[in-house]
Amino acid sequence: MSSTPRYRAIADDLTGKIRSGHYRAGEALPAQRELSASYGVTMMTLRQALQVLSGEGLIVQRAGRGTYVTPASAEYPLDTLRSLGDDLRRQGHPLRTEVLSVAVRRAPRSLTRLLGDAPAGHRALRLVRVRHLLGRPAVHQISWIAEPHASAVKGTDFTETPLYTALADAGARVHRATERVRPALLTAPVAALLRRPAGGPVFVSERATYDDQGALVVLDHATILGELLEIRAERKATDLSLHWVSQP
Amino acid sequence: MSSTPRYRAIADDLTGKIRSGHYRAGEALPAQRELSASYGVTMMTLRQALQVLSGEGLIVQRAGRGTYVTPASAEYPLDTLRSLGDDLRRQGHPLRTEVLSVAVRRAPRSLTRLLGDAPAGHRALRLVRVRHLLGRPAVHQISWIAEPHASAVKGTDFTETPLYTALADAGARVHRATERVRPALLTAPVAALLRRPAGGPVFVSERATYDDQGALVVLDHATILGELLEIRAERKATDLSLHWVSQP
DNA sequence: CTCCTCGACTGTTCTAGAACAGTAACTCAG
DNA sequence: CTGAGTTACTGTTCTAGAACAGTCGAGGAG
Repeated sequence: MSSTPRYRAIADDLTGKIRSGHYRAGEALPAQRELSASYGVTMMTLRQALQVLSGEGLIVQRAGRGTYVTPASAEYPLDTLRSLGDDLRRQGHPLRTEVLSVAVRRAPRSLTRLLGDAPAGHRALRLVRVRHLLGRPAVHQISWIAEPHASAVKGTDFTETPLYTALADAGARVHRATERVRPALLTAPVAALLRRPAGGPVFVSERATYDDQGALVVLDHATILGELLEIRAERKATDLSLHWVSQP
Repeated sequence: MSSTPRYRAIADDLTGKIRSGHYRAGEALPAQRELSASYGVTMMTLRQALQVLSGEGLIVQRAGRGTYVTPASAEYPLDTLRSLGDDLRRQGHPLRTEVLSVAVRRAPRSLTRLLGDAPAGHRALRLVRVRHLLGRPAVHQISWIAEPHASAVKGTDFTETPLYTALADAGARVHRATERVRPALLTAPVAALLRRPAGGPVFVSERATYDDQGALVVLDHATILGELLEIRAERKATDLSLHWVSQP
């Protein structure tokens, strides 16, 4: 039996719908009476769920008007949203990017699932890179860039231009990202590309990056050698920063 | 007719009583049933008032125990500084803690190095636990608690009481932490404790937690099975949250 | 003396419904 | 054409009660 209270399950479901773009920034949610009916709960329970979202800044409620997904904020410095490359450059580590391939391909399920309304045969730009740290291959990275951003950046020389810089130059407003990191063993194909023996400990990271309309921009899949990199989290009561650092 | 909602009037009244010392830090408020009767409102309305206080950090509510004025040590909500246990409890996953040993020992170099002025032979409390997730051992954790906190908490039953709760109850003001996470292969000794074959992918986390004077409180070393747990990072311009989630 | 069970407390979740307050659009009268 | 009133929506507050889940202490049994 799930021990998740119903109000929390509803909050999680609505959060997922907002984050996936089902409800976009600035858009009104269905009326609370309608939502409570569709989830089969009372107004009290539904409103408790909405309290959670409101507390997390995802929605705003206006008496007499409606419930809205929090409008997109103004453009902001990406201080807390930092890529691996930025973290390492900031630490003075030379990072070289080797581009293995750039091609428009049929989008994988992992991408179309996040796009929601993507039609069959949907295409995206697939970018495969190896990042070299201190002269050694350290990270294998596959990025899928969704349309319309794919068309906008596909002519870019990614050995010289970071992907997110190209996206910003093309007008993409990166707003938020979710990232999942788990440990794994280095597989043989990627081991060959990184010139390491298979079976060693690695991080596997999957990151989905969204624009201010809640639409997916990039899906990144990276394999990161554990012997060269670690995650360093520094937390205070008012702040949490998370970044990659090279192992000594 | 006053336009202040009753729940807000009750929240204001209780806030005034807390701030005036009528209810002191650490003291239990009357039971919620009793408060609702004395204010002449339903439990729902009373609890809505308490939500306001809880959101402002003035009270903490403990299911089955009572409602307490927030102890003086918790001067700020530690929303962003969250332990593995908190993350998993919040997701409704049953987490059981097995305590393998609690003993005062000579502090290891990794601890005395962070203590700065520690004399030779410095002692600390060494706590060894295994966390069980969904009935399976998932995390092996060694915590070194520095003095004076070691003496303050050494009699605690850590199967029932989270370490950081015991520290807070003993007056430790946790202020910030640094954590390093890297991937590794499960070693044989820890594999035996977690009842897994050695060599599988794990996270290894080392976290140093400091008080508001900048003195080290706890040094944690954890080995986390990668097949059961992953790191989920969610980033926005205004916020970064980092938490552990169990693998599906 | 120790351990387990049960009861009495606590907080938490949820149902069901009614009424109040805010907003906006539409209609009608002047 | 304009303004006021009305209606139909919205969110918000509150009542009343039941049941679930957590905690702790007391008492009894082994």
